Amino acid sequence: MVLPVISQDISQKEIDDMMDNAMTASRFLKAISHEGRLMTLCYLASGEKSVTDLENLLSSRQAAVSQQLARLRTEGLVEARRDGKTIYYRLADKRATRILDVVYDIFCNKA
Amino acid sequence: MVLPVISQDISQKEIDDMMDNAMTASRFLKAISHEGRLMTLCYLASGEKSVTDLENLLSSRQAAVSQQLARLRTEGLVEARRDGKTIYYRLADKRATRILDVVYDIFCNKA
DNA sequence: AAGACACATTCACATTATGTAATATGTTAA
DNA sequence: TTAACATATTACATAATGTGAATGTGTCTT
Repeated sequence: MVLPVISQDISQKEIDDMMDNAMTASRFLKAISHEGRLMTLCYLASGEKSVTDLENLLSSRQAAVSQQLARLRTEGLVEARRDGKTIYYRLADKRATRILDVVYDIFCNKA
Repeated sequence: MVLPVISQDISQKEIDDMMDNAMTASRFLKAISHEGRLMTLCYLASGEKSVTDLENLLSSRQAAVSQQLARLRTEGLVEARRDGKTIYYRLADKRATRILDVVYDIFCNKA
């Protein structure tokens, strides 16, 4: 068990720090808590993909995919690279990869 | 790297399975992607706590805390036990603990 | 039984997230 | 330069989520 034991007499400062961390983590988790974005991140774990690739994978419209990618970009989870008309996305956050590993193990390996 | 490589010629059935898993994972992640609920889960990792304990920790109103607890209950992440007037909550999902371990390590240990 | 306490639920409202359609931007090829 | 292509952005409608206030339920104490 990595999680710490929080005693009843935890100080307000400790609580505040905890809350700060929770807000950061919350923001991060919300960014990946979307089927499409989750699929996207999972797919990108195999290597960079174009927006069109993602459109096909997600069976969703170009605008929707672009918007989700914009969100992921804003959060720093992915980065883009242009090659001619095509834009390739790749993972850009090790934290995302770490969480994805566990999420994949739990929900896909079901091991 | 645990995550699998997804080839370009992934079949539609594989994509559908992936989407199913993504929906389940997404639902789960959304449940924990809320500062208050995240704090709650983290706190409960130390052992069961009453609603009043959580009110103090979160500095939020009773109704709000109860609502978030209801959400966690619905998702099966926590379970409740009554002892007199007090209701104690505890973690009830090993998946939550696994994810929390990683989230804690990333955002609190910052290691 | 009555009041107090701990908690849950409901309702109304504000906020946020998401998708669609339309349009804009950047790039290549003719 | 014009057309076509790949992607981004904007505006709008809708759905989901969160919050506060009020009220309801179960339990204890007297």
